[in-house]
Amino acid sequence: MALPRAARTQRRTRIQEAKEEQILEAALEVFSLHGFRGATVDQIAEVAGMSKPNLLYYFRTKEAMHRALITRVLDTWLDPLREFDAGGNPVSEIRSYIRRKLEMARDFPRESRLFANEILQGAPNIEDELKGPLKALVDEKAEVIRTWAKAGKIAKCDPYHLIFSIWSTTQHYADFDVQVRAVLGQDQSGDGRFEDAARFLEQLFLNGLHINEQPT
Amino acid sequence: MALPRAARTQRRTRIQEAKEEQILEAALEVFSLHGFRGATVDQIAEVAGMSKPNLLYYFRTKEAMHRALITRVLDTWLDPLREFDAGGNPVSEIRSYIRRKLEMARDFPRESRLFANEILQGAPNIEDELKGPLKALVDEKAEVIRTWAKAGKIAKCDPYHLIFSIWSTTQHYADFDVQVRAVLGQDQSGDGRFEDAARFLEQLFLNGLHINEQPT
DNA sequence: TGATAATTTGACCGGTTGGTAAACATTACA
DNA sequence: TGTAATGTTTACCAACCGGTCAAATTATCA
Repeated sequence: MALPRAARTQRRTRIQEAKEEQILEAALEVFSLHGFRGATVDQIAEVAGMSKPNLLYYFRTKEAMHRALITRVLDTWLDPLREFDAGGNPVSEIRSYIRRKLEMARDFPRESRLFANEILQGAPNIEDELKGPLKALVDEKAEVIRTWAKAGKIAKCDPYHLIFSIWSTTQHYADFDVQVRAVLGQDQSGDGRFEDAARFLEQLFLNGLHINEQPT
Repeated sequence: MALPRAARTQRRTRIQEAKEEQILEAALEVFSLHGFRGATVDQIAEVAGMSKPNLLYYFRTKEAMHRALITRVLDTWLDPLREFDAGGNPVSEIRSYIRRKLEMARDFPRESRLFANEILQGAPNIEDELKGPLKALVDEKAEVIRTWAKAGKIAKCDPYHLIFSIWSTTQHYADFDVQVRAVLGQDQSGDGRFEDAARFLEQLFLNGLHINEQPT
């Protein structure tokens, strides 16, 4: 008798691992473009290059697929913030945080859009994740920023809104890519816009926080 | 014989005007939450308080409804940027642009999400609008900003990325509202976060552009 | 090899989808 | 008022949806 993914207790075979990867890759493609309700299992199966029943052999429901995907993406998505170091100096920490987020927008736009779609549609499936782990992490880093401000290393500001503004400005280049390209024109169809964006955002945030590049 | 909306040449009756308004209001609610493919005509009809065939009497297809909605929203969405005045001084112009965008995020979050959904899903229906009228308007305002920079009124910066960053930071409070609330906690469930955001963003952009509040 | 488990497929199911046809009800107006 | 245009509803359709099933195929390994 066939044992679908969820019922297994033993370790996964090579085929299982490969196929699940293949499916999640296709699911990322489709979910990130159409959202959960707008995506169809048939479409995901087609992109994954397999039949629908075959796909459903590995993930028993559309929702299970989406859940697996969201969990994985949310986790890696927070990595740049986790690296944010309390011991470092504000200039390099904020600068490299912006750079990392911008690199993710450039290299993993589908992951960003998947996440954006989920939030945009009310985050029905990850509200707990947001109020739990995400909030905890942001609270921790906000405290670091507040400490810097109190020590006079950066201008006094609301650390939460600072984080929001870094998120939004960087993710904009993934989520609103179509608009960005339309406005910039086709000359900028390469990756030049990411370098321009990095330059601008560094200027904006470092000056905006009165950081003068002086070694601390 | 009944003449649905698209075939009419005479002026609209009071009933038509009222019903179409009622439908677009419901469509805004549903499309902004689920995107085009995720929304269903039945659902829109239910929110609008009428039967599905009745709704389809005014808008013959789901797509026609969506098109009408997008066109209207896109137009009003650009109003704040249109008000951006070349003759004004940088401080008040940039500050009030941020304020207007933030007010729209607070007062018309559904419109913002509708637009975000559309862009996120590749803007299949409004690419021309983006490359045409939108680009033209942004080009014009970018030139204003560039003039200010050359006159030494603000720091030298890429005007396009400046506009992008104002868009993204302000719209973030509409599009990612669920996340913002989750991170800030329930204490901030009122409108306080918009005032905090306004204060932070003004600080960020005015300092970021080296604008020192001096009257020009 | 052969037998057993894992994988893949085509046919199919009940429910939902966007949209239609035509009968019925209401309004506008001569 | 009458009547023609406008507006609304019930019943319905074919296509598509997520998901199931049993049969067929392939991999595993004693």
